[in-house]
Amino acid sequence: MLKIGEFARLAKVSIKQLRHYDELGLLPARAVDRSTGYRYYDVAQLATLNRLLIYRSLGFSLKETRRLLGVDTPPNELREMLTARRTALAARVAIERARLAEVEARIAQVERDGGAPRYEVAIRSIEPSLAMSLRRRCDSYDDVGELLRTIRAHLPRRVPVARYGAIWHRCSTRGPQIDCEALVFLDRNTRPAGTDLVEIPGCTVASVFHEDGASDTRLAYRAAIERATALGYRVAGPMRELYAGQPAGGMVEVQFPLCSA
Amino acid sequence: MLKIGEFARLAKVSIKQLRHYDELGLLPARAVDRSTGYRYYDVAQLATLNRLLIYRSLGFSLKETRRLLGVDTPPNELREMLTARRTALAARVAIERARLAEVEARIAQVERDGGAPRYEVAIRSIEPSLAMSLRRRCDSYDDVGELLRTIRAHLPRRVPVARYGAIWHRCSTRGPQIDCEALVFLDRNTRPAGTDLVEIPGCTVASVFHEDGASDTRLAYRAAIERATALGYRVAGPMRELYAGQPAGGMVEVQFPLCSA
DNA sequence: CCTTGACTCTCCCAGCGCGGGAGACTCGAC
DNA sequence: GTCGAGTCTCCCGCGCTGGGAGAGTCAAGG
Repeated sequence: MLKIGEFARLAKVSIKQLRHYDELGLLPARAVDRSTGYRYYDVAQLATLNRLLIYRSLGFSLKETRRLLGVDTPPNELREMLTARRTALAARVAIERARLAEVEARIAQVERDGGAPRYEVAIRSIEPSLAMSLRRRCDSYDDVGELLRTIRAHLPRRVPVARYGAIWHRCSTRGPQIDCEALVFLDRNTRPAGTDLVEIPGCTVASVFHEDGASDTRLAYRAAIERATALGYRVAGPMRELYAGQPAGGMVEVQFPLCSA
Repeated sequence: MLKIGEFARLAKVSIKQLRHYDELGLLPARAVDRSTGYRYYDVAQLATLNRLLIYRSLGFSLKETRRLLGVDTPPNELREMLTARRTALAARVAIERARLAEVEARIAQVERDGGAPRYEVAIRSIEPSLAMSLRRRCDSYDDVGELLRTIRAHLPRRVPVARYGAIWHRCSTRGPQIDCEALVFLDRNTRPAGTDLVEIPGCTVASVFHEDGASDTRLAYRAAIERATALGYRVAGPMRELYAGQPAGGMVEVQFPLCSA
């Protein structure tokens, strides 16, 4: 019989951990002195502890590990837990790899520009949403405000607006005519009897913020597109804008729908 | 000015998070009503929050994020933090991939054998350690006990033994003669004036436990080697054994030094 | 037998990044 | 004025330990 310290030293595990595993019933001490509370372990328990540590190192929680350590785990339950773990791990790996790519893109950017970026680009996925839509050819980007007010006027006053936005189906870079779809986003649950409700599908976007009326918005667009390309995406749809609060005068979030290139 | 709820809705962030960021000084509310405690936010803060969320999504802690959000982070500090993050992320990815490979190997094993494995194999890295050594040709595996006792006898009694072990430089599978190096491991700090102290280098091993004197130890060896090969390693050195507590009669940990194949 | 130093016990606090909930206010529309 | 929705603060919880306090215990040497 070994005292906890010796057992811990043999197993290269902290005493704290052993006590914790004992409390949780994961690896109960073989014997506990009633009067002193001293825990005593058996060398044979090294094998159990070894199993425990293996499961832990696979990423199982202590609760799951306890189940796996149970006297006889039916094979199908074991397999289920393993496949669940595989799924979770695969997801984690994908996430961490994406993060790593993001960080590397940022390092490259800092080394190129010698400082923090002027515009912060985020790649993220957008939930599908519900909106009232009004699409027109315009001569100026400012016309979107008028379109938004028009939509709003058609809406019962008590219906709350979640967000104002627009999709620029064609921008002035491709000709004199601008093709603008003004969007008034509504809450998912409030679905008024308005006729032209549009379901805006979710997607992955490159997103960047700028102040409404800023002069160098082109820089923001370029930053977003460059970052997206650097991360292996390509632009897969018309640019969108989301306005914070009021239809004009505030922060604008620009989004470029993406798909993996 | 927006109340916290509206700001949270715009940013698709929980109110709890905003309050938390406020408390930590990460994203202080633009104004707080003295009498009611209500927090008020500015749409321009959406950009800051955006940056905050980006740093978070790169895996920075809130504390690091606060530093990164500071008014003017010097470029070299930014780069340092990014490269540190890259290192950490790369390590994480490597770990998670190794775990995933482990889990997949186990799934394959369960599907092949239809149940939990007889022997649990762990791949782990071993710290370098200090030992007294005695190497001999033996006729039987049991001779190691005698060797260990010999070493122990040469040692001052008050020097504590950390562990007993052996390296089998040649096993009986390769001929009648066994080449055994008995090892008495000592604590790093207690370094007596004994002459033949050996530094056992650290390495990665496939490790498996069995009871001393078990009949099917071959199965354990095979399990360890198969698992190691399945994970892309190959055996790179002579088999080692570590004895728990007494030199004989107890748990034996068998280790196969590995290198990536 | 007593001392001494190493060991062990239990209990509490800390950290991360929030979420949940209680109980008390406050806002804004009708 | 009233009501419901919003907001406040405070506390607990999660998972897995690590650190430390304060008390008790073991084993070896004098």
